[in-house]
Amino acid sequence: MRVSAKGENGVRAMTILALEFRAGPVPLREIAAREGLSYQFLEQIFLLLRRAGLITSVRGAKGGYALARPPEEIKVGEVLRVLDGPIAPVECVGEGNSDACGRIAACLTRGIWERLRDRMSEVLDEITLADVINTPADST
Amino acid sequence: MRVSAKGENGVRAMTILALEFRAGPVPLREIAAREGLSYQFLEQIFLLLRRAGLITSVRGAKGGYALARPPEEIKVGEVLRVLDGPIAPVECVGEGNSDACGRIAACLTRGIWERLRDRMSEVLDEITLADVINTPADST
DNA sequence: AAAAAGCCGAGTAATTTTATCGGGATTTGG
DNA sequence: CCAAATCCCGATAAAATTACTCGGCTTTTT
Repeated sequence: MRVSAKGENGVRAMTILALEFRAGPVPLREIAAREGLSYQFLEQIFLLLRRAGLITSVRGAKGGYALARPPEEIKVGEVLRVLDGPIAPVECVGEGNSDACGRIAACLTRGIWERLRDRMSEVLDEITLADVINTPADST
Repeated sequence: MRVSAKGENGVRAMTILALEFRAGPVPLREIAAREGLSYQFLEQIFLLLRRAGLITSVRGAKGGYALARPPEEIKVGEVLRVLDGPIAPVECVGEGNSDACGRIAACLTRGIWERLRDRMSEVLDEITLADVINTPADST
């Protein structure tokens, strides 16, 4: 029941872009160095994020990536959906998908996964990147 | 962000044991046939569930498996923890584990995963097998 | 004794995820 | 105009995980 490394690192990278939001585009190499991640792996992640419209890119020297919207307007859930696909504990309860398996009535367990999915989306969609950078580390 | 096939099928199988709770031990072959699953794969699942004390087994002819406790007293979360390990969206926030990565302060994203983990556990631990077999399919 | 079950370690296959490669395309600064 | 910095991107290799199988053993009932 894990988020993928793509998802985890994507959220971290987005957090950095949120921190640097006012400073203009940040080059990938910097992020990679800062988080100790493979440049090329991050590249893949950013490709997806850009295509999904969550970040913008500037090519060439002095280029880099920046959030497409302010940190307050980007939810963690959005990032995760782009990188890991729909938030769904089992295939047959993909978001917006209420009957993929064709044996709804027979499937007593379905309700579990729907409830789980809904609560997962709920948490992830109520946290924005602004929350992430403003929350003190030990607010548990 | 998926539960494994082991987890999904394990919950299904446990649901059947819940339905048959008053009828005595159910043989694996029956469950496998009923759910269209591989007998041998189910065997592995049941081995884990039994070792974890969630089910009991009776060997020999007329044998089979049964819930170790009544359906009201077995939470879906317990089943899932046995089969899929601790409920934790990323490794560093394993349940009961508050500092594995050693860079807590630096890790702004950690709070996300903790909140997610807590809500996931919450849902899964508030649903018992009795709920699963008593909830009408379309209570959405 | 034979059939019906569960027990179990070890091993293979399939799938998914992670990561790398190699070469392009743009932009800036000298 | 050239060189360096940077993003673009399809393809593919490597690694990890997960799913599943095998084979043989033990226990209980009839």
